[in-house]
Amino acid sequence: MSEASDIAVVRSLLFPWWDGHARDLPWRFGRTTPWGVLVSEVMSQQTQMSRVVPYWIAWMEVWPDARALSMASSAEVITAWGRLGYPRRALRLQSCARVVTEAYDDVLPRSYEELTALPGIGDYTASAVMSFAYGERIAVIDTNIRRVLSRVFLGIESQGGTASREERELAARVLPQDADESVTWNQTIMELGALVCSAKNPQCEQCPLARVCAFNLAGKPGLGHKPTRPRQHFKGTDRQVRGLILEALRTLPSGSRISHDDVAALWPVTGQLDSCLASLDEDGLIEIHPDSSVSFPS
DNA sequence: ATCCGGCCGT
DNA sequence: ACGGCGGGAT
Repeated sequence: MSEASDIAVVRSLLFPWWDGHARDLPWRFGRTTPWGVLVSEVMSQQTQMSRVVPYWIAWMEVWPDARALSMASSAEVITAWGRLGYPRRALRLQSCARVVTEAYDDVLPRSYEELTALPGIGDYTASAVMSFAYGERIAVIDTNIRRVLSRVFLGIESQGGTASREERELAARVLPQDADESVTWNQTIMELGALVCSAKNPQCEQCPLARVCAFNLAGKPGLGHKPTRPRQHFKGTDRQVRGLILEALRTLPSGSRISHDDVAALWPVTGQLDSCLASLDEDGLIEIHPDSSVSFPS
């Protein structure tokens, strides 16, 4: 599809689809604060929404705002993060809460620059907060949006790696002028990417854009062999070992320690275990005591 | 096996 | 620009 005539057409197809198919996530439709939106976005970094929902609900009940989270202990925060994965995010979120509390008096800043300066908040999350929490007109760029826009308007698969200048310009070009519409646009493109226009197996039969999508009309050239960064395996990696250690601590009564022997029993490769302990310590996710026992940080 | 609403240090 | 960082679902 050649663009411009067509942005309006795409919008007219997209918005009714959003009305009928948007997932009823608890942080949507004005039911939470900007801080609540930020928490949902951080939890969603590299993690599926369906897994996020119960964690977000429980988290916001305990720590409804930045000030509350800023006063929690690291141990509580890491425990509450549970099995969401990438637990450094939990610590960064708490650092973020402390900055918001102290530097901004518990009021989340409303500019992209201030948001990206916060710990754990990069381009995507800052843009998402600006759009979804504050209703500002800004192009949100994530893997879903890159994939959908590239397919619909360019007829090709988006490349892996950092978003190219072309992709950024496309996203800016097709963003509706009206601020409210731009928010719905961002959310709808993302939702379409998550539910219909998936990477490997797009459900074009159910797609509202099937008739106008350049990629579909071109016969989906190159579907499936998009060059992406090779996925890291999980089994046997440091990430698995780190996960085992944290999982062992999480299932203990709060405040207790694990002896070095019990830690050693978690993984047979001693050298790898020790380097993982060191890296967890460095990340602030555990504390190693003089007797070599291990606990969450105090 | 592949993907998932990235961020950060190097 | 690259590699590390969880864990679940399909």
